[in-house]
Amino acid sequence: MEQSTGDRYDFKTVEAKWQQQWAHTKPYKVSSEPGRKKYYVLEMFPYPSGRIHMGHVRNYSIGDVIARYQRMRGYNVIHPMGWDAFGLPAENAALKRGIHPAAWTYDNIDYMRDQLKAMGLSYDWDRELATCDPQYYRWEQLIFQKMMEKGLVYRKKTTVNWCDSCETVLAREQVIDGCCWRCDQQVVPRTMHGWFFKITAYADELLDDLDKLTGWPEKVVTMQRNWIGKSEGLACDFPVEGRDTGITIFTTRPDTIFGVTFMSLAVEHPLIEELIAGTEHEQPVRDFIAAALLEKQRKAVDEEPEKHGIFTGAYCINPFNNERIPIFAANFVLMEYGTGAVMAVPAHDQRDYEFARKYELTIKTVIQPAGPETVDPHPDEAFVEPGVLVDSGNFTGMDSAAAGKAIIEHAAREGFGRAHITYRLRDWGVSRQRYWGAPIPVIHCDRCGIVGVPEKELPVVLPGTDSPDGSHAPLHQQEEFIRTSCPACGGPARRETDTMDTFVESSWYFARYTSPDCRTAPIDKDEARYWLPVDQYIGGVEHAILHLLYSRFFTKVLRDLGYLDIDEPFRNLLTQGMVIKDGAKMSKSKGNVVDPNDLINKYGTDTVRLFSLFAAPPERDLEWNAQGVDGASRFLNKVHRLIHAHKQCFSGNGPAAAQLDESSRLLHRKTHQTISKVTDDIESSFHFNTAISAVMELVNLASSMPGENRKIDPAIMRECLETVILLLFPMVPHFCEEMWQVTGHESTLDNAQWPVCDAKAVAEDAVTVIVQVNGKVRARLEVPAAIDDDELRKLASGDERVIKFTDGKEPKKIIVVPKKLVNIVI
RNA sequence: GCCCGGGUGGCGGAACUGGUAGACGCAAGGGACUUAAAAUCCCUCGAAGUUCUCUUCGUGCGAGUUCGAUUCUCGCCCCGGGCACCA
Repeated sequence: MEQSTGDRYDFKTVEAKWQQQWAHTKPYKVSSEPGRKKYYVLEMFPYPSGRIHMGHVRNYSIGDVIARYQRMRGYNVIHPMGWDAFGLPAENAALKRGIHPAAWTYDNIDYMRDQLKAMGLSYDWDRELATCDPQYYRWEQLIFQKMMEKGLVYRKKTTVNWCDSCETVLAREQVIDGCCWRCDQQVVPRTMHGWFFKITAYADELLDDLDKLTGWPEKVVTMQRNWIGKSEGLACDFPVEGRDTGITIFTTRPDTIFGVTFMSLAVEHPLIEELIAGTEHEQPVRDFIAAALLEKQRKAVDEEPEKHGIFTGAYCINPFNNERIPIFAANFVLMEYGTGAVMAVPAHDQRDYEFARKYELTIKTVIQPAGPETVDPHPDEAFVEPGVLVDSGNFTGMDSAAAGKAIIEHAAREGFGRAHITYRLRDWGVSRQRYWGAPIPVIHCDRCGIVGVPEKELPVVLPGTDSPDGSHAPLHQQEEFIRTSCPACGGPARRETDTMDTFVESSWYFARYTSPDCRTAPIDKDEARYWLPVDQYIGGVEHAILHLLYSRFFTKVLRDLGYLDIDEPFRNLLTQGMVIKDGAKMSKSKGNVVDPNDLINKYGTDTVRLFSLFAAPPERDLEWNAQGVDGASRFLNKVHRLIHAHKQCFSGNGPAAAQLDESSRLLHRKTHQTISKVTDDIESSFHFNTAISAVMELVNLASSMPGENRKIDPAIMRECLETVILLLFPMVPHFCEEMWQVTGHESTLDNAQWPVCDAKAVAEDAVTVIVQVNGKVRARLEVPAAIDDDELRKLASGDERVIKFTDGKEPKKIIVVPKKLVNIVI
């Protein structure tokens, strides 16, 4: 029979015990309390793929520390969790295993919810939501309607990025290196109708408000700025010779407009067909376009195709100097950016330069570097810097900046051009041809056109979800669903069959968490006003553009629709690094996956949480190390032993002796230094790794303190151990609750206050001063902390180890850093 | 190519605004306890030299600024991430 000595911490019993208690007493359930300061902690909600992985463990451990810490700081903390539940894997699973996507999803949610509960995360589970719940997406459908009324939604026929394997359209952001972000299949262009959100209407605000995001990593802000890609310049019309039409171009370099020697059109440019029809160029140009389109489609991931072009036979006129400009079709001009037409200035643009060289076109210099005149008759690259204009009519002699302005003004006055702003950002295509998504709440009527489903008829429920064998075919194959009557005229009509991009759901879930059961509106305004914005958002950097940009957009839209009062959803953003093993991201294909379940069963969740926090600062990648987990486990056991060894000091609660012995003073000081260090590490940078190190140091000191016969003052030991428990509580909550109880405390730590550092206790009475000779460390002096510089200087130069190196020479200079260092220069 | 990160012991990582490089942990080696193992405790642990106490070198490489540089400046090398014909 095993003889329990009580020195081994029984995590299984303890963790189960506290999780049960939390399920009962719901200490993390919160409600708004106007007048009380709030704190909103949010981790990016998971897709219910089946089971949690190490990335989740890390993400939620970080979030839980912050939530528990802020509670101890007195904040009313909201910390919700839910499920990003629509999406393709559910449909794939349905195909593969014959389970309905809804059943698959809800089963996964049940399983993963248990896993999260087994981690002891302090969520307010009463706020849990799943985006595939009609009670969630009905409000999304309402928002869609309201956006439609505001003109922020439209339908258009465009060339879209199509993924054959997912059988759906992808947004531009979802195409990575020409492949689908989800399945890595090559995407292909396809022309179809689709619904779009006018995110470009908010381009300027999305850009300008980036400056407000001072709590975001600079990297993410930069990525968003580049994504929006605002450029200012001139839009200018070049009339086509002998025709009634013109070509509009956009340029950021109006100062080079006198250097235009040809025009390049995107191969998709609609004007080309008109220009070549019936001419000798018709066939060759058509062939060229066909080849270019094919090449574009096949384009390998990072190869930059060679620049080709072909003359269309047509000319246009530069309105500034009436020069005749040949028009080319070129494979490097993007139809999707600007106007699909580029004025080519080979002297001052590298691409145009290469093109001109290849086809032996004129290169006309119109910008010279400022300063002493330089002549470069045959440059081998374009001069792309700003400079001084030459050979540019009335604008000759002006500098680039001034000339740019003057040229735009001139064009505007003459009526053939205007100042213009172009964005790289494009509208957000939200149509998906998939089953498992929120239906777009629209009806097509032959007589009335497109009609929104009336508010009282929402939600448009996804058909087939009421029974396990309901059809989960894409909606365009579900005739029963499609057939309906027009809400306007009552005549026969057809429902829209596209569902929404799942990024729509995740663009506003953080707001719904503030009032997840609201039956009258997407968001209860009072609740939102109290809780929003999110104070700390935590997730992977892979969402730096997609999810975070869409959420910012939605926040502004919801504000303009009157649902929210905020401009930005996330005040502070922490992007955590990946969990890697053997130098590579954990993935099934690499076979280096560590299953959190196994670890939690073996070590307990507190140990796993502790290690994931200790092994690296959150923003960095975390290298998983099984032996490191042993270390974390060992540490908790050490604390457990230490507390049991000193249990008697909790029996009284008398004050410390007025005159403390040396060891007690040392421990008291270290205790308060640790409070200060841990608080600072969490507050300033979430560097839990160094916070944990600091607590380890304190524990090491306490364990090494003299035993039975020469006891530490019990009040001081009690203070130390209570501090250890309090400081560790946000990271290892089950363990700490148990220790708190074992040491005789009646209340739980959920109501505990974060310890406060006593500045008086922290002050050292002796300091170590470094003595250097010529910058090299030669001695260390233990001196009273109150020592002044003169005395220090004297002490240092008199030290025998120093004299050995000064060699009797007179010092040139003595540098004294008070209470820290003396450097004697000879 | 451009824009961000990052290169520190065998490993993960510390080092506040320039001031003891390597905290804390892991691994390794030695020892104690034990019939034995586990657990625990103690010692060593950047390199070389060494009179065992020190000395020299050492934070990707090369310069520079400084009394003093992991930290600041310039130039390069390597690794990771993002963007990439944006007119």
